[in-house]
Amino acid sequence: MKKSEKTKKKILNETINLIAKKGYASTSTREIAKKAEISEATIFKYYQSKENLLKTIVMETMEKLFESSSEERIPNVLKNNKNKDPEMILRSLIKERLNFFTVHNKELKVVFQEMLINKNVKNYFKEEIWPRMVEISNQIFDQIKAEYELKTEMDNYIFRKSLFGMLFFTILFEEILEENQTIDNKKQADLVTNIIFSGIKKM
Amino acid sequence: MKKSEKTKKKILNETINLIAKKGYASTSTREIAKKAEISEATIFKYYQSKENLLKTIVMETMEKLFESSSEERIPNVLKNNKNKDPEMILRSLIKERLNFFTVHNKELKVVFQEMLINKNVKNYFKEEIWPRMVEISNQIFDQIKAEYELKTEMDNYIFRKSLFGMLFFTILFEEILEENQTIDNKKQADLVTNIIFSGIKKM
Amino acid sequence: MKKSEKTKKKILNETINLIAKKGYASTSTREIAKKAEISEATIFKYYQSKENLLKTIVMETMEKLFESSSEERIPNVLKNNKNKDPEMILRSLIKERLNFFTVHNKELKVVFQEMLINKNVKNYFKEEIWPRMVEISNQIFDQIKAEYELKTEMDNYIFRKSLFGMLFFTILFEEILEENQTIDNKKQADLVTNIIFSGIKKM
Amino acid sequence: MKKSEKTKKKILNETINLIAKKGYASTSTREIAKKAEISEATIFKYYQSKENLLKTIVMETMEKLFESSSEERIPNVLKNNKNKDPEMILRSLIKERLNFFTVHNKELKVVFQEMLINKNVKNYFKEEIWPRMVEISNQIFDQIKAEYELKTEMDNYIFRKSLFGMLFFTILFEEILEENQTIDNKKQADLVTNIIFSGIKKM
DNA sequence: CATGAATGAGCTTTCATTCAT
DNA sequence: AATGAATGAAAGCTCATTCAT
Repeated sequence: MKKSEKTKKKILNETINLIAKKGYASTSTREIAKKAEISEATIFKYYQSKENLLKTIVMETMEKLFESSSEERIPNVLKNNKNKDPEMILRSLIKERLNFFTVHNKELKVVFQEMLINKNVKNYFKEEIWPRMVEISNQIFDQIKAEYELKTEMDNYIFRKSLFGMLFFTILFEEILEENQTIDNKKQADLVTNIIFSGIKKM
Repeated sequence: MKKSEKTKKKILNETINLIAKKGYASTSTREIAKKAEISEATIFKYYQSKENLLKTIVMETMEKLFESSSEERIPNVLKNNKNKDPEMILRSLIKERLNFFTVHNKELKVVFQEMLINKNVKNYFKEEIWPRMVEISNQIFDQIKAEYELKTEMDNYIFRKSLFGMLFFTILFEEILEENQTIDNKKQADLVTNIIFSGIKKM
Repeated sequence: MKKSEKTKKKILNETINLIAKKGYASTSTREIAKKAEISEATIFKYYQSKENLLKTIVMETMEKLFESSSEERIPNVLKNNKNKDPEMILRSLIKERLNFFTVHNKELKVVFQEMLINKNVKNYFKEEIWPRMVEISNQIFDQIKAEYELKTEMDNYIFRKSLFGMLFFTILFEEILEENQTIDNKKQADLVTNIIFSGIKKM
Repeated sequence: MKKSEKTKKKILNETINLIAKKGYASTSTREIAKKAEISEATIFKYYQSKENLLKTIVMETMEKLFESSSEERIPNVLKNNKNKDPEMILRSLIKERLNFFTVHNKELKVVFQEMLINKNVKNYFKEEIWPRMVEISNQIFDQIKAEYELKTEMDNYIFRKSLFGMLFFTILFEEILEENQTIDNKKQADLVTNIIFSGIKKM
């Protein structure tokens, strides 16, 4: 990697760390520079503005979210399992997502926490990201519906809410609450899938 | 209400509005003063510091969260329904909570969003609030377990996560995503309860 | 005068001094604050931005330039002397203007020097001030033309240029060149008028 | 021209353009580099400092101002016309100067505008340039005085002021005011000379 | 011959806060 | 009961300049 690339990367990493910890507005470029062991001027050389630093983090993270380079990524999981049991597909997907969350924990925290208060991030999410998430959840739901008989009142909307609710909760709160009960992603995926399909009761 | 009480209240309300919208760090005392139509000095007269304004909001909101003045509030719901079907109890509880969320939407957004980035709020939540939430969820879970045979892998932890995940998602994201699908709290409570108990599939 | 008015005035005065000496761009708010013996924050309290400080100086100065409160000011000089010899009128006017330049020397230097390089000042001058100066010069020229037979090639444009050229030169350069030859405004006005009317040669 | 000479020239030209437009203090080396399509470092290689860039422009322009390589330049005009009518000499001189102003318009604007606010430029002008301008104006005035009977109150000082006033006005303000009345330099020279000698009135 | 990478010092501006009235 | 006047400290950002390559 070129020296300048290294510097850019370093700035981005420290920014993610700081924003994840204290929020965008409470993170100063002074602080970022100090942590990255470079001068403030260098930050602005590479990223033009503080706002743009956040934008870069959000966009790069969201691109990764839908990236399908890996065989295991969502669209592939959906395609490669077309004729399999939708419950199994969902199980795989959730596991894959939880893995992704584990790896990109901090960036995702940044995205979701800033989404709540930053107009630009909020709009970007609403317009560019959420529709794609809805689309994917619809695909999954349709596959499930084709296979199983579902509760009459059940629809895409409530399915999405339950699924994403449980997953989001994991990213945003696990770190905060620091419950020492650590479950591996595979087991966690199983549990969520089970609840989605048959609730907490034994069948 | 005395004039000074009115002023205090007005300050608090405008602060909640602003922080809910832009976050604590991006909300200036100047802005609060302007919206509340008082001078900045008055804010400091009543609340001493900006930090203390946030603290007041968080603590008052969290007190309300557990307040049992109303007959319908959680502990009462639990007590008054001791011998009833736990599914029905849960259903009532969820509905009651969703009502509470609807009324105190903004304050709750403030608490949860600042919890993610503000050390003091985070610690306060972790130490004072979360244990009580865990305690309540345990009580409910125990009542359920006493009545029903649950999945072998099911425990307090995963039950809590599923339940709170779906509810938190509602507070934090519904406003952002602005999905025009508006369901009343009663129906929403039914749906969540159903999923908790038997998943999305028809029994 | 109220205390706040005093502070405002002090800021403006020191700003005029500094900008007249070093130019707008080379004058820092730090420096202004120091000279005015107040904090930088106070400058922004009263004038919102550095740009606005300049704007205030330019506009107040230009308003004074056309102000006719005094009986001696231009429009009055013109009106009150309608039937007098135009040469005498011009003489009075030039003297009055030179007096004005003497009193408002620094502000005028600010206006004219910034006009050369500052887009906003330039536009303001071009659109709001210059047309009024042209109008006045036309009035005078017409009165002269009605009385005297002028050179065939002479017109408003070249008259204006000669007159203003000599006067502007006085404001902008006298201080710089510091020629110790100091002539009082009355004598100076006589000389300029004489040249305008009959050149340097004895008739 | 060598490549390095070309680069130097390009830097100087773009600097003149920018300073003429926005002033020295508001022109950044970054901007100059961009316009000249070279790196900022290159500017410093050739000119050592920003200050020195301005100095170079001022000195080169002022040298040109007195340069007598051309037969038509001032000292030659004066020498070659020793026995001619001084009015004609002045006419030729003014025309020659207006031509010079037309060609070197931007550099001259830079010199004169910076003279008003930049200590170094001001001193250089006061000490090196103005005395030579005074000297030349004196020579001319003396030749005129030898030939014509002048107004008793007329002296070098007021002659200089009138002459330079009209000329300076042309350089500094014509561009700003953008009066669409465009007169060629020959006619302009005639008009100024006529006014100097016999004012605006027909003889 | 030219530049990419980096920066210390300075800029304008905003902030939470104080205090006399 | 409320505020006008003021500010020290810190924010984001730009600047002219250096130097190794």
